[in-house]
Amino acid sequence: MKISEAARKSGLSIDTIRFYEKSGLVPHVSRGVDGHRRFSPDTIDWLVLLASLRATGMPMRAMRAFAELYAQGDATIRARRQTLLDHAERLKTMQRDLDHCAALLDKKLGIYRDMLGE
Amino acid sequence: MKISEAARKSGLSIDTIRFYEKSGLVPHVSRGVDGHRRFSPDTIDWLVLLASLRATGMPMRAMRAFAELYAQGDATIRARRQTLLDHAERLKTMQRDLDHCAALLDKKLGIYRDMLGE
DNA sequence: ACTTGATCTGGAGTTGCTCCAGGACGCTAC
DNA sequence: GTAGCGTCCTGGAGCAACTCCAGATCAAGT
Repeated sequence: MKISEAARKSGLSIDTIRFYEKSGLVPHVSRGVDGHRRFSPDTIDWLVLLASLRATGMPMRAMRAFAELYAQGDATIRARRQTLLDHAERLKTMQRDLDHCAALLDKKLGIYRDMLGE
Repeated sequence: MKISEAARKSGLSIDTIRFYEKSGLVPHVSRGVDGHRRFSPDTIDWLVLLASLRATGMPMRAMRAFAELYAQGDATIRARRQTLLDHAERLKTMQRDLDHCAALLDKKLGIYRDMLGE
């Protein structure tokens, strides 16, 4: 399928997909006779995963390292698993940041409520 | 107190504090006779709030708007409350993103476990 | 007097996009 | 058959939010 559909299905923008490919985050993107990119279902899955990793703050360096492992095939599965485990740890930290911020907002909102006498 | 202590207490870096001040996010920073910045306890509180907002992805534009309201005093409390309520909504969205990513990671990790036969 | 440590300023560099100009196809419609 | 769409391409500029650095100042300790 073409890039617009890949963007729709992955939630990444067309520009971001091209940028990621250029940056080595998306291996094995072939071209049609028209010179346009063609995305396989596996590559779409990969883009979906990248979108999720990016939305949760994985740096591009780490995504590139992960992509290089992915491109090398099954021998790298342990390393890839470790990457995902590490990211899962980061998610927990972000979780705590969100909770902490939510608590602070509640506190501030309470102060505003008092000041407004409501 | 001075900038290094402000950095320690707020969790922002010294560079970020200077950058935020230059960008209009930190009103009313006075200077000592030595020309160095002096931070009041209120300003520290403000930096702590900024740090939390930034850690949870509030754009600088929004932080600047919020800072301008803050600088204008109590008449803007309703508007400021609205800003915080809006951000609390964003936190919920980020929460969902995190949960979604965690679920996806679990799924991928399950696949890896199967491939490794463990 | 001299080194150390903290601060200052202005500006360059980095990351991760995002947008745009200019150009090439292919399709429908006149 | 050519005019106008829509989608794609490339290379490069622009932007947000830092981050780092060079070069200068100045107070305090030895």
